[in-house]
Amino acid sequence: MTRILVVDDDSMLQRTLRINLRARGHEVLLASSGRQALASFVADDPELVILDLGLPDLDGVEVLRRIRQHSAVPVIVLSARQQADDKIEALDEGADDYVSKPFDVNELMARVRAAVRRTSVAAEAPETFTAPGLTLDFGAHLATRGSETIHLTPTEWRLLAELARHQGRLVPHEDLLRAVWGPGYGREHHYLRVFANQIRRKIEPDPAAPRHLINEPGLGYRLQP
Amino acid sequence: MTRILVVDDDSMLQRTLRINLRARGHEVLLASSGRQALASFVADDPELVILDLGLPDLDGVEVLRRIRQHSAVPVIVLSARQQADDKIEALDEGADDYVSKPFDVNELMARVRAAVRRTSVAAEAPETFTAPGLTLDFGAHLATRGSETIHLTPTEWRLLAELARHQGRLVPHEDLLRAVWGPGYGREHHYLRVFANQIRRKIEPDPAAPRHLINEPGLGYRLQP
DNA sequence: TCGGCGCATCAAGGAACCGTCAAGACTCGT
DNA sequence: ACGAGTCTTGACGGTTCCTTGATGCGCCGA
Repeated sequence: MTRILVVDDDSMLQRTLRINLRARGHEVLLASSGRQALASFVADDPELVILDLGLPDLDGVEVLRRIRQHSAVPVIVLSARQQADDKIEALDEGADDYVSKPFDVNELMARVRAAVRRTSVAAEAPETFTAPGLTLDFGAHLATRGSETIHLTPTEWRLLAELARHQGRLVPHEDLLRAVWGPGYGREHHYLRVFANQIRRKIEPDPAAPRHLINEPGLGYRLQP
Repeated sequence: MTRILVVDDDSMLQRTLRINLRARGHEVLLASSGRQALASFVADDPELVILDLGLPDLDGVEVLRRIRQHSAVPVIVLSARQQADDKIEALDEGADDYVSKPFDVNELMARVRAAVRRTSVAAEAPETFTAPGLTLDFGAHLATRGSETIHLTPTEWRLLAELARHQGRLVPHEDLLRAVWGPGYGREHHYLRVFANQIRRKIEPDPAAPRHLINEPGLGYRLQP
């Protein structure tokens, strides 16, 4: 179902994960060191990476950083260390999820499932978004408000595309940031405020009382048809 | 609180575990053999299994394997045997935790608590909750009462999600507080009253006579479909 | 009947979050 | 090298949300 690279120097854990992942229909690649991990990453092009931060050679965060230089593949980080610093650092470097050791195997499987689902959803994007008095054609990069055509910048297009993919559903801050600015921007909510403001001034009849680009405080934004 | 199946052929131990688990508010099912265990598992749908590997009929690992064919329920394995092989084999077959006999009862209780907590976190919440005149879509964060869409805050969503996970069953104060505000808020019942009130004003046709968000004095709340 | 307990309700203060403006920094084409 | 367009970053004020205290009601046992 999915090609998953497991990076861990604990052979017991490797075995447990391999069995559990295989049982769920995934193809499993194993690496016991940072170098092996990067080699396998280049050679085998996995669709998901499970990465232990405690590795014999390279630091796990360094491995993550190098992966992120080339790819937006989902990465789930494992760590025995208890410090919250690790978690923050890993997520800032673009980890998609974080699990502390010892962990429940089923919980990890649930997180794998969630990560796979997120990326498979990301594949399909609608070509257009329409609402009374507003159309967005993502294929042609054409936007119209009423009879006027309006100009949107590349970042504005990406943000609107991510919102339009979910058609009126709420999209969390983190998802928007990752989709538009890439992994590693999980906490820069400020970007969203600035661009939401710009977009509203372009697409909303009354930017002060938005009808399409709606914010839910503490959660995210939605694009209302 | 949790429906727990205890599988052991030692009646003394059965008794000890039953008393201790009941004292912590759990519902206890007992089985003395592998066949009984599988029968009870199918019939009673326990939320946690404590499984002794030394059983008169089937091998404990075989019981675990059959359970795992149908369910991801957390299983804590007990064993008198000292070999590490047992442990490896059991964990490979999907056991969540392993305790060697003889064991300290309080330690086992701690592991039960940990297993319950993990799965309550890991369990995937249902995507929607529906009742006549009320729908909650947790994925999209969309709520409607009649034909109106209503706005819920992040904390209100979290509280409703935790209640919806249990579909009409009573959820104790402590569980709600822990799920929404995190561990360490076990006794701040005041939060629940304030937010229950706010939620009722939004989702109930007549907040003074709630039909969905029901309180059970001294116990907790339930969300009625 | 009274007091204690748990719950519902209201209100105020402060914290967290958002919208807005504007000044640099950067990219790209000319 | 210059300028237009775009993105990043900082600052500030307004809004929403959470927390916390105060008060009233109903139930139950003393």
